[in-house]
Amino acid sequence: MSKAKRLLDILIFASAKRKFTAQEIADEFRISVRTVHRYILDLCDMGLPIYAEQGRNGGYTVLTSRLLPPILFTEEEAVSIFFAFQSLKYYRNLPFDTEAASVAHKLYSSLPSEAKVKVDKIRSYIAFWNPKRTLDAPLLKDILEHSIKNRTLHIQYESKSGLKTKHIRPIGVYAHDGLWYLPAYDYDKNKILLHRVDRIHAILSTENSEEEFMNLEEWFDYREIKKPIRLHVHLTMEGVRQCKSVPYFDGFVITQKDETGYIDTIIDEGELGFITPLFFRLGGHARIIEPRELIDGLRKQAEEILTMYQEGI
Amino acid sequence: MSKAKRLLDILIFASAKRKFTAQEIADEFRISVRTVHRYILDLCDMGLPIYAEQGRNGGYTVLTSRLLPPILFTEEEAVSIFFAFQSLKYYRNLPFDTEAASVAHKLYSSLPSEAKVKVDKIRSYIAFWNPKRTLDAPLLKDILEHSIKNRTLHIQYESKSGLKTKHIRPIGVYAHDGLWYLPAYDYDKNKILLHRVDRIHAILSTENSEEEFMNLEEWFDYREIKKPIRLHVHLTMEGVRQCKSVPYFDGFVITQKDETGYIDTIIDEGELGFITPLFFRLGGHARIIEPRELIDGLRKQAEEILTMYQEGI
DNA sequence: TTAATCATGACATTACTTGTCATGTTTTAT
DNA sequence: ATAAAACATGACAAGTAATGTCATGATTAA
Repeated sequence: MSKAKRLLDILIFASAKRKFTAQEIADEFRISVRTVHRYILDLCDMGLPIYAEQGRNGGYTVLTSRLLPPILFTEEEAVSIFFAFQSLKYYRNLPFDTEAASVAHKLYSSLPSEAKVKVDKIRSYIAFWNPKRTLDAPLLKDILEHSIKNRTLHIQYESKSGLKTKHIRPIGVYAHDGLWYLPAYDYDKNKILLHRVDRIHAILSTENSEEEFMNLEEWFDYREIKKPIRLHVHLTMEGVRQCKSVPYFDGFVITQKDETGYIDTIIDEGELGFITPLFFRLGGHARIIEPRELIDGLRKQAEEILTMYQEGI
Repeated sequence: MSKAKRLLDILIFASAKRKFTAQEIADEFRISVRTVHRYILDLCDMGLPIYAEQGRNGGYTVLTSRLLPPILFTEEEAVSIFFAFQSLKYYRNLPFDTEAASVAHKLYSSLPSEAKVKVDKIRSYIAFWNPKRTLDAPLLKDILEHSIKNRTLHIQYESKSGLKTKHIRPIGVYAHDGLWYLPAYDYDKNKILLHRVDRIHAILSTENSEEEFMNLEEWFDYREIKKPIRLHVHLTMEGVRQCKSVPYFDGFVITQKDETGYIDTIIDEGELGFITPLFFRLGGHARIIEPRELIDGLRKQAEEILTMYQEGI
């Protein structure tokens, strides 16, 4: 066994063990204690943070968590990691913020100068924009941890009607448009509800549950239409163009030869409230054939607006 | 110089040089050719992809791009890299896709099994959701490259009025809500315009420009209000709550003692078209005091809706 | 006080590395 | 066809590094 190989093996073993004596390493690797002392010096030269305690109950303690064997990355691969970190730039208080910072530092230091320039350019020329939020989600890390660990929670949640206590089983967390969401099974309502993580004020208690429940990935795959309703809309050419810009409609738009189009699909009735303002914006470019409820909703809102600002003159 | 150190130095040198003879390495490092041959064998054992050509004009060729010195990461640091890659999951055809895949593979292979389980859980329990887009942006990579390289472009762009040719200076690219955007200086319009990358059909030509222009980061910092207009709105308690959920309004909302609130700020007139439908959705929960234009725009839209669906009865 | 630990130097022994020389193979240029 | 330039690899002497043993000293806890 070459010295370099053994040195790395001792490094991995030591970083996993955290606290050990030279005799333990000697036994593990069938070498003398004197050689262990020498290897410890070599590991210090390598930069491993380690301190020694002399005397009875003495030994060595490693101040870093478990290390991996060193990996050879190409420069381009390192740049791809910075690219990925750039996508997190518009988030605050993420899990792994500290670790990401230290990765970035280690990687950046190891780059030759042309590659450093390239990374700096990536940072300046590309962004994954999200709204800068004043709302914080300090419990995000804990929520994620509890989801992964299959725990049920009692939380304090700020709903429309004020602060209430809920008993939930979290499924996972996802970010969208600068906010974090937690789909969770609500034990009182007996259904999966969506929560905003910034509206969770406290985790009152947690219980372990051996029972596995669906995770976020499965939840995304599980698309439920509870109360089907037909959405049928005629679109002008401009209507087609605008609908293709709206994520919700994009997959539904059928374009015709003369570049007008239509939507004819089945959606869930619960989504009508969400798409009403979308049709307000589209105006004459989208003529709703069905459902009647959507037309009525639009007319009701329009009447409210006219009433409200009629008096304002 | 220890053998391990020299071996790494030769690895870095070789990966940068790509094609070389044993004599060149011998000259560079002041060692014999026979020793070079042995080091090459050691590098092969390390996994460096390298092949040899015998005969006149022979030598060695390395099949990988420039390598970095090996870095020691902790397990948690590796997990943070996977976390960052998870944030890219809802994008397609990104720059560095290939490299990211190979990083992920290298890292995952180096993990002990408990850490592999943790990474798998992160992948299953957290998402950075974006709408799944049917629109592709195959030119994204090129656009980013040209931005970084300070080039001006002639592009074919699909606008409202059809396909047209534009002469632009790209500033950078950013992603928002599943789409990629390119702010660029338009030489014909003499102003910075926002373009959708999926609507760029072709890059007709590029020219190098020595002159540095603002980059994306600077553009984001440079907030321009061209035509100031006052936005003054009274909000009910529910209006406060809903406005705080809208990124645009979030920073403007002032909450009062009785939990109603108001917005009183200066915005750019060009943004009125964007916020009109937001007020449609708010309805009676937000009463617009100013500007008059916004009230008029709302009333006009409302009248159009009522006219349109009156005839539909 | 004793035992268990780290710290380090000295030196003999062992192991590994290097360079020189030799033999063989492959390719290209003349 | 021959020569030159390259890789491929073995053998062996010489040089260098690593290891283990032994010794001395310091520090802590029981």
